[in-house]
Amino acid sequence: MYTKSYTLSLHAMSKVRVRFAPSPTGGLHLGGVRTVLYNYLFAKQHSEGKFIVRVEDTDQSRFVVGAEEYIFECLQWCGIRADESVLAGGEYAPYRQSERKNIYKEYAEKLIENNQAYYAFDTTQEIEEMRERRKAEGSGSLQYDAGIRLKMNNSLRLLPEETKALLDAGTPYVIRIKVNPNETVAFTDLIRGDIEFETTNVDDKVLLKADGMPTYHLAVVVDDYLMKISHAFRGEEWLPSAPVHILLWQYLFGINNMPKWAHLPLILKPEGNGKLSKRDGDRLGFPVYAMDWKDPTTGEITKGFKELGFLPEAFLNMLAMLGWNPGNEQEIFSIEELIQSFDINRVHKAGAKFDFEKAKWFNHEWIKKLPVQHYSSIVKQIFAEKKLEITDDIYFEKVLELVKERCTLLTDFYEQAVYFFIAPKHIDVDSIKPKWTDLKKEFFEKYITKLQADSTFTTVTVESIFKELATEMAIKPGDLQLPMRIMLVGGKYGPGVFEIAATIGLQQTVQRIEKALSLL
RNA sequence: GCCGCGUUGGUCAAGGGGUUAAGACGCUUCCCUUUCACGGAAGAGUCACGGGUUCGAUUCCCGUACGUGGUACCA
Repeated sequence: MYTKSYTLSLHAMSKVRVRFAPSPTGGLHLGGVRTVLYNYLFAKQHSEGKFIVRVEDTDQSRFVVGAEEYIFECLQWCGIRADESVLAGGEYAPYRQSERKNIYKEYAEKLIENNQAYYAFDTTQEIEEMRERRKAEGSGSLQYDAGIRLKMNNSLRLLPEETKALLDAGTPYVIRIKVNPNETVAFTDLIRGDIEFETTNVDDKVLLKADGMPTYHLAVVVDDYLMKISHAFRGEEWLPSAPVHILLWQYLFGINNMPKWAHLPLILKPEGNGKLSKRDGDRLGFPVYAMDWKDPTTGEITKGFKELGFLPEAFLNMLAMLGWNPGNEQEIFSIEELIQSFDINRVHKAGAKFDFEKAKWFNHEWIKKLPVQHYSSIVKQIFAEKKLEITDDIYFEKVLELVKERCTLLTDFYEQAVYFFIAPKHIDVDSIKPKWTDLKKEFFEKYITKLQADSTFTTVTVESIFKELATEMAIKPGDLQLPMRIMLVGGKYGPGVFEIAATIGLQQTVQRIEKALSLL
């Protein structure tokens, strides 16, 4: 077991600090992005000091190469830009936990000097045996705490010279916090209000591990102090360990210097129970990562919101509303509007189930709302991936404008717009055939001739010629519009037929009608 | 097991002693459009349960249930 943690300094702006871990296999989870987002909004509002994002993970072998860069990319895609890279240093460098190892050790030893922590030499096996024994006794608590510590192998029970001998012999040890029982630890959470814990229920957590690395508990307190953190936002899963951190602040730096805490509600699975995980996304067919994540060890790719066709504006908007609301009916927010309206006090206490349908709705709204120029280059790339190269940007954007309200994801543009660039491969003639007549055939033949005689070829003329001819031949224009649509686009969808005809031009219109006529 | 946090329609949620209990997503129906979508109108659907406190509880208090998190030399 080995632990390594990373801290990335992201933004030289606020004293608010967010800490989060990527998924155990890498990837930036929805919950992580939301934590960063709330932090960012809050920081922007207060704009004081530094904005630091701390990324941590255990087990070095699993902590993946490239995860730091990946996280930067995700945040940049979201529009949360890094002012300094992880390697650039900054006021409070270094940030990687492995590079701060000595700092933590110093504080751990200071705690021992003050009799607020102690050396423990128990092996994993001994601790397990202790738990088994207590379980057998029917004890409600299985903790390593005041009730049991004097029966264990630690510097509290051992004589000073015994401890020294063990230390000198190089016996592996950990440093544990000494929690005094029968006291109350209280603090105020920005979201939950006053919270109290009985110290009797808090165990003597390991602060410094046998390999000399700190646990999260020590690191978070020491770093927050040293980096002058004023507010700490983190997931609700941290709430149970908050008393350890409060105690550490009391012991080390004084409770008055402690940052303000905000424990954010969890994002839960849409169905069933539990925290949303990567597996749920795979199983239910939606992403849980901001961007595609490729596991460097297995090569497995996990789909991200970006690649699925989400706009960063929509992604952030959706995430912001999952656990927070402004108290009025507004739901669509730009990042600037979020900075204006966000209020940590209005964050919900309860966990929220993730709803992919609603997420898509946000994307749909943003596609409609934004000018196509805003995302045309992304769509262009999507087209390129499907082997459709765009050469005329003006035409391209005109087409996007025409179909944008039919697209929920950016990837939908392809299906909704291909026929503006290439004649449909498959024409749904089966929908025309049942009501097809020679008279209709004659109509289209005459229509082509008339179109070719017209020099303007605008939506208006294409339509008026169509209707005049229909009236002349005593056919209801409505009976002809659907066939015409299918001839031009291949199926029953798309914007107005005459608009499509005018857009693709005379030559294409004629060609497609002729092609379809030959199939009927 | 023990400890913490939570609970308003299927989902996100407003409201916080007296309300016809907002709104959004999704669903259904209709209108618009002789396509699809957009847009518009309507509809179904809710205060977890049991006790208090109160003239009156969805709202306050206590229990219970349920959910969720923690209970690691993971974060």
